[in-house]
Amino acid sequence: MNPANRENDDAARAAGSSLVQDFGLLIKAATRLEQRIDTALRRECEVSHTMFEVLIRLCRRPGEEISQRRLADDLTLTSSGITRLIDRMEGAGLVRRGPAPGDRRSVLVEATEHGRAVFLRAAAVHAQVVERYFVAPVARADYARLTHALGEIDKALRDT
Amino acid sequence: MNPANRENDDAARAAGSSLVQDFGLLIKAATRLEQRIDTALRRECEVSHTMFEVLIRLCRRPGEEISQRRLADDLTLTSSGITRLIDRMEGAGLVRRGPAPGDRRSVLVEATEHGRAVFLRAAAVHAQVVERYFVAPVARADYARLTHALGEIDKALRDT
DNA sequence: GCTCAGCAATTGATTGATCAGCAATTGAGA
DNA sequence: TCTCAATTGCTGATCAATCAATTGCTGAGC
Repeated sequence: MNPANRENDDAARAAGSSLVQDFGLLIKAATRLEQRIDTALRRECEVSHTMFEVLIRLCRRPGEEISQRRLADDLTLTSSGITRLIDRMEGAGLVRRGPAPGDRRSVLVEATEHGRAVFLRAAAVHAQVVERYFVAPVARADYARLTHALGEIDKALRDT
Repeated sequence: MNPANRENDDAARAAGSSLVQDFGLLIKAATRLEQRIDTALRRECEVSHTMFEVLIRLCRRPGEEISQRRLADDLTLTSSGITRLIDRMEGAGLVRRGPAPGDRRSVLVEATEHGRAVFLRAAAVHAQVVERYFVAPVARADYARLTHALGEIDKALRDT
């Protein structure tokens, strides 16, 4: 067998490997899921999924203030990414920027009254989609294992 | 209790719900995982993760030809997205466009020799990352359930 | 107290996606 | 046979992210 055929063969084996398939599945499922949420949130509440993720963090406690730095780390965004995201959210009246008491480099972000109201509506939409496409398709017993497994993956990723 | 406090309360409960947390975990884990793969592939093989996904499909069989339409559906890209992706891949010498025998609207895409060689190297990098961050963190027994669950999610998404 | 390495946020340029709209092609029904 | 809706791929405009460079501020070492 000549080298070119050998290469084609190896390539076919690699392309068909179940590891490759399974991994593709994870990425594809997550991407579609996020797209679904994003579309629903934009249509019904005029917020992107990313903005929703920011609001989750700002609405955990009334009056909660979080620095842009921390938000960026949390959402896996760069500092410039978070600057522009908060720009848009501020423009939409969802959040407010304020100075950080101990450090004048840092900017604290806080949800406005309007931001909280939008979050409340968005959370209902979010719950609907998640229930339908994430919880329902997974049998009860599998659910716990799934989330545990995802936690382990995430830990492995964060730790490096 | 006045209405504003009630709203804050509801918002806090929604933000803290474990459904919201778990879902966030899935998205975050998948996003980070993809980012990791993408970075590794770009650094070591000068291909994006999306290009890699195209190559997987083109390298399953030697001489395999797939229409742009089918690739777009498979990768959840729009038709313009796939056009530009294939433009770049063609520019990099990874794939070749050709006419579709039965339908003159359609364009068939095929991997070049160089594309196959790059895919082979990329598959090794891919396997390393997947092994480390996807397989290893998940205990043996959990692995099958995880993939099964993901399959169910994906099916639910595709069916609508 | 002074300096200087390092961090937070912002801005400009670039990348890679989307959407809307277009031309060419197809195929099914009047 | 002709017409017309649907489909494929392409192009221009826009959006949201990245990187790189810049500004302002902090804090540790001398």
